[in-house]
Amino acid sequence: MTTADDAPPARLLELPTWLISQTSVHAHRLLAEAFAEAGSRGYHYRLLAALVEYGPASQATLGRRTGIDRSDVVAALNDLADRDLIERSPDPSDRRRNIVTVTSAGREHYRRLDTGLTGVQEELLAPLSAAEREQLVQMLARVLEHHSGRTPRAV
Amino acid sequence: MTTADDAPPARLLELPTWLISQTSVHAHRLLAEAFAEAGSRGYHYRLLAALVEYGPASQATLGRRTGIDRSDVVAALNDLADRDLIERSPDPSDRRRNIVTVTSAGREHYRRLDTGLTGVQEELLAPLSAAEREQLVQMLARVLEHHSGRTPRAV
DNA sequence: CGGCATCGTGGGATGAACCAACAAATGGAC
DNA sequence: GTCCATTTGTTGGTTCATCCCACGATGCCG
Repeated sequence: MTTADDAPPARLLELPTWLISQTSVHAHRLLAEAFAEAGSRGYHYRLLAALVEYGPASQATLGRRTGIDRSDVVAALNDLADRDLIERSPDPSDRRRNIVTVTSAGREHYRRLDTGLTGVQEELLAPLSAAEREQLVQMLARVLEHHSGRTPRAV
Repeated sequence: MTTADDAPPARLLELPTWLISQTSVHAHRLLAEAFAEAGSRGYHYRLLAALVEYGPASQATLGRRTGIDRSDVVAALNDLADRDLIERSPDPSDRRRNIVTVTSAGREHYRRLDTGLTGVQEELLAPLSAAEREQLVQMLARVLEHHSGRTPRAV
């Protein structure tokens, strides 16, 4: 036993990837709490956001927009439909498709989730000034833009 | 179909938590690739790093230092022991404990993983200047410090 | 001595992401 | 117009990281 017995390897603390992962873990925890409070999960929020922003769409399109696998979209939409937050109706012009629509309750629910989300941003970035947050967002966006070749994912 | 058919909800792109999660996903992918190339995973690197930095330790201590659950430490150490990268020996002064030691092959392996890791940082933050990287690290460290109440995790 | 905490270990449980396969339906190429 | 490749919704199953619980063995404190 050389030192404190907890205290992570110092090497990790200088690795951006580690810092980002750790921050992401905290973010996940906060988000999960916020969503759970409203009885939802990240998938639900993302789907609702896509529907609210772009309007009705087929499930496959929703999957593409949100970066969620087709099969997972099915499950999440089932949840949302059970709570009458969305509706599925067959597409008359293409009988393979379901047209998914947000209900007004769905919009309401989305609004609730979204304000919770805004609170989480505040909580996560508490120690940063507004200018710093702005800069952080800008840098991360640049990084993501640069890697936009592959893979979307988790809220 | 209102728009591009892929294209994520714009709301997400302004949420720091989302940007961080996404960046973390990319980091994970790059790290997994780098580690896989050397036939290892994040747990292995973290454990080796703790051993190299702090010297021999019990499994429980390793768990605390790396933030890995005791039971998962067992599995990861089994892997490392199978490849003769670490050794377990009973602690004479406390027969509950195993003293875990890196072998020289282990140190070598750690060095290899670590240079791979350094490359990944470069790759991930490619679009940022040195000054920006420095600032990013500084901001993230500050955020983590602020939330140091609970939960460490994943490389 | 006796109760309580700690250690290594095994056996799950969970949640997010991913992949394979299928039947029904569509859309082109010829 | 008829075939073939593709798309869609859906089921079912896999992987990976994390976390929790229980157990027997051991150590420590009063």
